[in-house]
Amino acid sequence: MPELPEVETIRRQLAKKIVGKKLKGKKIKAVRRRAKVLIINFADGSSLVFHLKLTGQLIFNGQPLKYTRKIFRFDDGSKLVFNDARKFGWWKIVKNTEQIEKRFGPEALEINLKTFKDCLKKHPNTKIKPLLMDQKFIAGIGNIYSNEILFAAKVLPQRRVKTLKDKEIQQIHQNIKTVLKKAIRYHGTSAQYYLDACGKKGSYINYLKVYQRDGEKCVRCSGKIKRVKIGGRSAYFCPKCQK
DNA sequence: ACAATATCCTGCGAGC
DNA sequence: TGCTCGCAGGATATTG
Repeated sequence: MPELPEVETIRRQLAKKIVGKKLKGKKIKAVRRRAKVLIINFADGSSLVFHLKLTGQLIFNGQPLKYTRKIFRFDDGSKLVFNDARKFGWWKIVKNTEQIEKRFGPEALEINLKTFKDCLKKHPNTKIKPLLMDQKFIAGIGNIYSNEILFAAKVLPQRRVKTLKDKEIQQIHQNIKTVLKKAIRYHGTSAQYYLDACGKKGSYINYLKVYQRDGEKCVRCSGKIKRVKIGGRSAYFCPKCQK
């Protein structure tokens, strides 16, 4: 599922390819990202906005396929193909992105430790994993990376915020950045459907430590990776070395 | 304030 | 082989 690293990968690739081109007569000024939302900015201030949800793909000059929902054509004949097998994704044109952007909390890659701690204080009884996935709390993290971040921080996903020690909060904060940045370097995780804007798979799947690895041996301590439901979502963790 | 559940949709794997 | 069934999941709404 496209999370911050996947959408950021698409954003960077797309920016190189389409900035300066025209779409329906409107010149493209920038390609931006907020949380998991991709924003194509036009010179007149309006924007074309996408959310890929679970199975969305945005492929520059891609071949139209069975699940192609929309093709955007640029003035030079190139095109942007929007595929989405499960139809959860959406796109729309907005006059400005204010309404969309204000729904989200601080960007995961930008939040500083103090702000992170302040945000945590507001949710003392919430379990840490669902909170990391809450876009109003912090923007960009989904199921794959919440699991990977908590593994890296050695914190169990079902821990309640008020039980976290200062050191653990620091570890979570730091690993939000290191995990997401590494995932961007490898163009994200192609677990099922995700493809980048060039139609290629991301290779971070090779670096996943816990996600979809239940039953396997922990790479850190040789414990056995477990999977449980937390907040209706699959949580993967090592019960031995995550505390 | 937080949790649990339903909703949208369809590919996929399991079971028969 | 081919059917049915249940599950997965981001975000949101609703109910507890």
